[in-house]
Amino acid sequence: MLDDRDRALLSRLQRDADVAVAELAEQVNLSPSACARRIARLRAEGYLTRLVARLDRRRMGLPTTVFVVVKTAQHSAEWLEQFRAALADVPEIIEAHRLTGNFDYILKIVLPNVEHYDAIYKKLIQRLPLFEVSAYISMETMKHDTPLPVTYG
Amino acid sequence: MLDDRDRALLSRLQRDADVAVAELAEQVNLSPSACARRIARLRAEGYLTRLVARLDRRRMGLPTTVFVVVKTAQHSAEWLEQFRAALADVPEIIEAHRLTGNFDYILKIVLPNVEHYDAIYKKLIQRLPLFEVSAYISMETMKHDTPLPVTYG
DNA sequence: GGTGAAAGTAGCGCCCT
DNA sequence: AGGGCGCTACTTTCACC
Repeated sequence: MLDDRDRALLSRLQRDADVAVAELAEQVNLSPSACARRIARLRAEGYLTRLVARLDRRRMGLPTTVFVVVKTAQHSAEWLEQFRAALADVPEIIEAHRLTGNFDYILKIVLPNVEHYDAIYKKLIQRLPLFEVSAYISMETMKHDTPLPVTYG
Repeated sequence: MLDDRDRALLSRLQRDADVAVAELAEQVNLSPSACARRIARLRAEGYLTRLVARLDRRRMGLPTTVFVVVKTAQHSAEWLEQFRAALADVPEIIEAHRLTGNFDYILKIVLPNVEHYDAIYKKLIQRLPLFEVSAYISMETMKHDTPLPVTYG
């Protein structure tokens, strides 16, 4: 299990991993070697998976977010297979979930602007039958790139 | 602007940044120093913002994702202020957008299990009036932690 | 953008507490 | 488990071409 130091380390690292072990160590009141051992352990035990670079979406020309809720036209293994393939082939779909409730799926799509959504929509409906497709455009991202809550105590 | 090498670097780094510049350099056919200079430039120009550690949600005890769509009870500056404060205070809400269309807001919430959603729901409705709150539980995450599409060509 | 040398780090084994 | 040491190897960084 994780103690307070582990949680502090994970919390810190998922906010900014571009830091020397020596600096991390003093923030959690550990020696550099003990701190390095912990990080290696957290990695080995699968809490910490990998380091990634965050890109600025606006700077990358992808400021627009659209959420798309989908109802399937047919509940069959073949359809699901096609749907999975479509998700994999469309890089603008950066997140996809199968849901409970009124909707079957929700997709999160990133785009240069709202007009580009039409191209994604057409790409999807020509690949497989969809019963209902509703797009909700994000007018304002109020919270994003948020670190996972690392429960203390 | 970005050339092909920049895009290749950004694409690679947002998948896995735990790599030596020397290795990156040979993947884009550059010398290590030229490659390091590019990365420094991409950072200085704001394409690359920072390095972060990815945590395993299951391992961290937060395997459950719930999407919540919210309609506001009142369109006022005071309400919005309260809503922003609530978003900031609830760490389980890891993403929030103001939307066009039938819904006003969508929240993405991470939890140890579905039962915990009730606590978040109560926390929200006691802080501010909400006209409609509908939760959609993710039964399966089909795509996630996806790197941004870095358009080539 | 390439080269080569200097400075900084990380990683490892070790022993001690 | 943590602290501290020394070592090696590697990586980044910088002046210079």
